[in-house]
Amino acid sequence: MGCQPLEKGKPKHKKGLWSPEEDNKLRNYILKQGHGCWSSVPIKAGLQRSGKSCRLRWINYLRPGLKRGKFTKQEEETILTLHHMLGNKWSQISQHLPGRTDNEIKNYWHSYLKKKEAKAKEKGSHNLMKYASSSSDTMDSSNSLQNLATQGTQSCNFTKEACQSSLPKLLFAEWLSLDQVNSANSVDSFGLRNGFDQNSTLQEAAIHDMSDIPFGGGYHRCLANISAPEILNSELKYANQMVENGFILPGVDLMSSNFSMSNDAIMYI
DNA sequence: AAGCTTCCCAACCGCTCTACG
DNA sequence: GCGTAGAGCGGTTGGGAAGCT
Repeated sequence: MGCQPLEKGKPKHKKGLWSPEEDNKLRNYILKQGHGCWSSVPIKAGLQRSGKSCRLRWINYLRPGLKRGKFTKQEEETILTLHHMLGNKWSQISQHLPGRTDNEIKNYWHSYLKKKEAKAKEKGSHNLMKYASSSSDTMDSSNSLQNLATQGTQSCNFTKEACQSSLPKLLFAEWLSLDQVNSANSVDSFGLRNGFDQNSTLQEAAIHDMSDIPFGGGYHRCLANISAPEILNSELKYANQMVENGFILPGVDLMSSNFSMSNDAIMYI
């Protein structure tokens, strides 16, 4: 894959927590050279780690633009919504949360949101009992979603394969150009404005800082590596769940939230 | 203060996917 | 078509911090 074959003979890879010196070595190397082929990074950077370990350390900890600290309410809601839509697709969810890594989101989910959602479902089932008698409106909103899903399937002429094959996944610059994302992505269409102002500033600074770094260029990004029909079906499922669980009162027209997936589902940077 | 339990997070492991020869 | 290697993803684990008794 464009990497120089490494000489055989397995070096002993260090495991466990990274020391500040190791972090510095890795950071300095990548900022100067770019990561290129990960398996060669530890050798060239003078680290006794596996390429995989270096990659993870960079993505989850050293990469510029990472947001640390507590998740905001909005981020929390975004995660919950996207988890309903996508399931445990942490990397896809993280694409909608600038500065957050899939690992971070995954950890947050397991330690906190999982419980929260369980509670919400419990609550929701009570609401369902309450509204079960007037289900006609629920059916209406479900049907309208179903219609949209069908329309979406027809109107979207791109495919998952096309999306994935033509757009290599982005590693380093994932957090770039998020203003564009915020203005057009599907989550926002869903009415979940994220309010990433602070983060945008951070990204801008990072863009200035990093603009001359050799990362191979030609990066593109497919924000959602799933086709629009898939997203629509997921949304349909999610919307139905929300109605079922009593998060949305029957009669509330979900479609008025105006998510035009055919336009917003995929974003190229 | 000491011991125990729970929680959180960084890192690892194993699997799948993709590119290439 | 097959084998191999690299990259990426999701699940799991281990260790330390925090909280409780």
